[in-house]
Amino acid sequence: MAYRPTARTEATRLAHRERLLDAARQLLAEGGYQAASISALARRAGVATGSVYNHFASKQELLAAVFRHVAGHELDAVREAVRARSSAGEQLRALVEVFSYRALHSPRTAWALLAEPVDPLVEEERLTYRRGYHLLAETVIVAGITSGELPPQNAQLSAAAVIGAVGEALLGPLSPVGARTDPEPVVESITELCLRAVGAKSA
Amino acid sequence: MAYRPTARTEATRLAHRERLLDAARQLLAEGGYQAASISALARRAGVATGSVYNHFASKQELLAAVFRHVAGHELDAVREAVRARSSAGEQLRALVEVFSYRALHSPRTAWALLAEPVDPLVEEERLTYRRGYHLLAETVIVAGITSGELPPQNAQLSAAAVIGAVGEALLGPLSPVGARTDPEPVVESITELCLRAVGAKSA
DNA sequence: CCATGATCTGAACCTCGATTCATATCTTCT
DNA sequence: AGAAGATATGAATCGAGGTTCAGATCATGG
Repeated sequence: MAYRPTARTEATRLAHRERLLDAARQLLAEGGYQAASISALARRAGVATGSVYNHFASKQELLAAVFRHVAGHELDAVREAVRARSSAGEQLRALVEVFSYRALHSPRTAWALLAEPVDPLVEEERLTYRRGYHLLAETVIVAGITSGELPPQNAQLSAAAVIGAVGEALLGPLSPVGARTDPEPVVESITELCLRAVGAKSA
Repeated sequence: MAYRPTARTEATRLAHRERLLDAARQLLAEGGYQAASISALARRAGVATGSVYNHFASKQELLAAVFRHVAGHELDAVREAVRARSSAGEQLRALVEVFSYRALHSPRTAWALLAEPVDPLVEEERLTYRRGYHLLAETVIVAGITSGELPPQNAQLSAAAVIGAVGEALLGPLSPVGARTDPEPVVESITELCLRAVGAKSA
């Protein structure tokens, strides 16, 4: 015998995989899922179409990986912002604001993550991350109820509703045909509404 | 010359079209868009696959027509319920309740209308109907603000948020894997939350 | 009952992009 | 250097399902 993969080749492999993911991220940010065909992807990453399959079993898996990567990044950012606050009101405000500002900053990507039609396997990732946001919001709300800062309520439902409210309110400004508007008043209005919804005093 | 379509043939034609739409409605309610292939559709309607194209220019158009039909029916029901009330609070309550109860009553169809991935042409219908709900809610909210029943707010945004909140809160119970739960407390919670969100006193 | 035109039929066709695979290139170890 | 395993290449293949179309069937008016 005479060849076993080593750290160096492993690194190259990783780098190639990363370049593919990066190319997919770019294409997604530019033209959504439709733009992320295998051939375009390979061209962008500077590899042959067949090479894609050395790293991912199928297109769906690749897209799912990209989704996981990007969505995970977003969720982490929101989580971090929430963690940095203490009162339920401030935490919810941070959640809504960070989510909204980031989405409005990368509208095409946000649209792809939030609403654009996708293959079932990717849709599953979407649901997973949506659940992640639900859970985050739920945790905040439960803590708020416990501390007496928020009135008693079905925290799970309220959490889903808050996430839904933010998502839908953003969809207008986000949608591919949406007009560019000043984010600040939009985000401020959404935030206030969400705080009212869960019974937090906004001011 | 010797043949011109007449009332009778026109009726047959209409009936066939209706049967196709009905078959599509059934398939949609059973297995979503995936189940609504042309061949399955034709089989269900008792016609040949080619005949479908005597009534619809393409599959997308057929699906769009079905969507329009079903979604229009839903929107009408909600509109009617809203029209039957006078105060903004009662109207909003009716909107949320009727929307929710109907959705929970036909979960698979509601899922198809609300969230299931679709072709762009149908997606457009979805946006149209979503806008219809937004508009309905916005009208109610504006009236409420004018009459002083609701505090000043960005009515358009609030409307979108309310619709989003209801949709997302329902998605859990609706989703194909969602567990069957008693609708009443769910709907009641969503309603209260929405009323709080727009600043209506709930009790 | 025939001519005419509309509608129906369903197997064949087509399209488009994901996937494959024979071949070439590259990496490591002796 | 040479063997052997791993990875890259990209043109060829394949499949699924929407769409077409030549012929069959049917309704109408003369």
